[in-house]
Amino acid sequence: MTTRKPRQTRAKVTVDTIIEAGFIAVALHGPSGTTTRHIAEIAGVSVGSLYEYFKNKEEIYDAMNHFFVREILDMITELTPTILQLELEPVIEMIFYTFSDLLKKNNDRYLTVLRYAGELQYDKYIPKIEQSLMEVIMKYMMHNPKYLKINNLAVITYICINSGIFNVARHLILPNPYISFDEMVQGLTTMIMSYINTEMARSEEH
Amino acid sequence: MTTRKPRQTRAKVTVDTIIEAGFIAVALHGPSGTTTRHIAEIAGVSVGSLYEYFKNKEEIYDAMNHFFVREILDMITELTPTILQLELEPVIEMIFYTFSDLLKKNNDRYLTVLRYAGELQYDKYIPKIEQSLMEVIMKYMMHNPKYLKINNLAVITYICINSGIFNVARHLILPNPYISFDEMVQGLTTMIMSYINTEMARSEEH
DNA sequence: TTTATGTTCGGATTCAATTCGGGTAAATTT
DNA sequence: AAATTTACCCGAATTGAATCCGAACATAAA
Repeated sequence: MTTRKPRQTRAKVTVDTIIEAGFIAVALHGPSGTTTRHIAEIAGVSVGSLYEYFKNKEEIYDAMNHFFVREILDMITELTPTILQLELEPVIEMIFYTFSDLLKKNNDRYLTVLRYAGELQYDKYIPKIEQSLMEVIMKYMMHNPKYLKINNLAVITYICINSGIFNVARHLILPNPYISFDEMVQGLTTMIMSYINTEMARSEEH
Repeated sequence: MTTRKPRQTRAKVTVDTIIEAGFIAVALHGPSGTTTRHIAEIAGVSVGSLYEYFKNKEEIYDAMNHFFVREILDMITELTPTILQLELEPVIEMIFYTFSDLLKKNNDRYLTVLRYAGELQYDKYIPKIEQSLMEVIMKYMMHNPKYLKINNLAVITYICINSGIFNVARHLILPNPYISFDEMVQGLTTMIMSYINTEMARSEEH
């Protein structure tokens, strides 16, 4: 009925194990094909145990998403000092490639579950990633004040981030993509740079 | 067990009614909150009847998606002659606004279910929309050959279409968007135009 | 050691999806 | 137009997965 927080170490281990098992089960059967029994079995616990710490199956998926998103946010944080030292163009490329690497970690773990992005409601977490990227970019602008004169900086940042996230996510999900990853990164970078340059020029006029 | 195709008119009406009921039920309870009983009740048929023409609940959702996507494709077809007459910039804007209108038709019907895009697996249908847009753009380029000299036209088109689709979809789904729809359309248009101009200039050099 | 609290277990319960056999309506055949 | 076949529709019965719950076990506190 009412879930609890794990106090003892063994309980924390159980929770972690369940989340881990969730990733494996979903990779094996997809989210809707995964049953609580699957997860319990892989985790080596009883079905009842799942409900000690998770209100329902959905919450297990939530926890998995949370875990994944946390890794992304950490990645951004770690990258920040490096980013501040670089020119904008390499910054954009670096973010794309680092993100791609993250997805391929642990034997494609995240990439595999990202295939089911819809069912797993990752979109619920996009705002967090978006915001985090937004903050990095703001910091970057502070370090490179030439960009600060742009009028509608917020709009530009928002659009570029969204375009980036979705193009990359979609590309990585597709079984046989229409264009290569490198081509896409190259294209996105060019697009973003052109956009910013155009707006820079415009802002200068006024 | 085995589903059948509706032969008689009354059966066709039943099928349409079920799909219609599906839209209403999903708008009311969301896809996972919707039960076969809900749909049957709204449609005014028995649960058993659902399974006469649909293998399972999923297939009802599929039929709804199909219906929606067909409307989008029709919209693009209808728009094509007009598009060919215009400059690129207004073309882009027109597509965005027409699409937005379509979603708001029937008392926001599609917009409402688009909120559950993930669960409803719309992503399965994106390639069709993408391809249709791709074709229109190719036709457009034929009419305006100045664009044909661009080297990596396919890459550009692909990226722009994806950026457009996802930015618009996401924006319309969000309860309180960070930027206004007009701002976004304006931004996207500028971005796409800058990108194309840059690539045009580059292609000229070589 | 005794007691309280956290943890795990797995059978029992609940609830939605799907099936199935039978009845009614339309169409086709004679 | 009666007989027969085929299409359609119904809703109670079945099935299977999610969730609950009370008993047993483990750890911490007293």
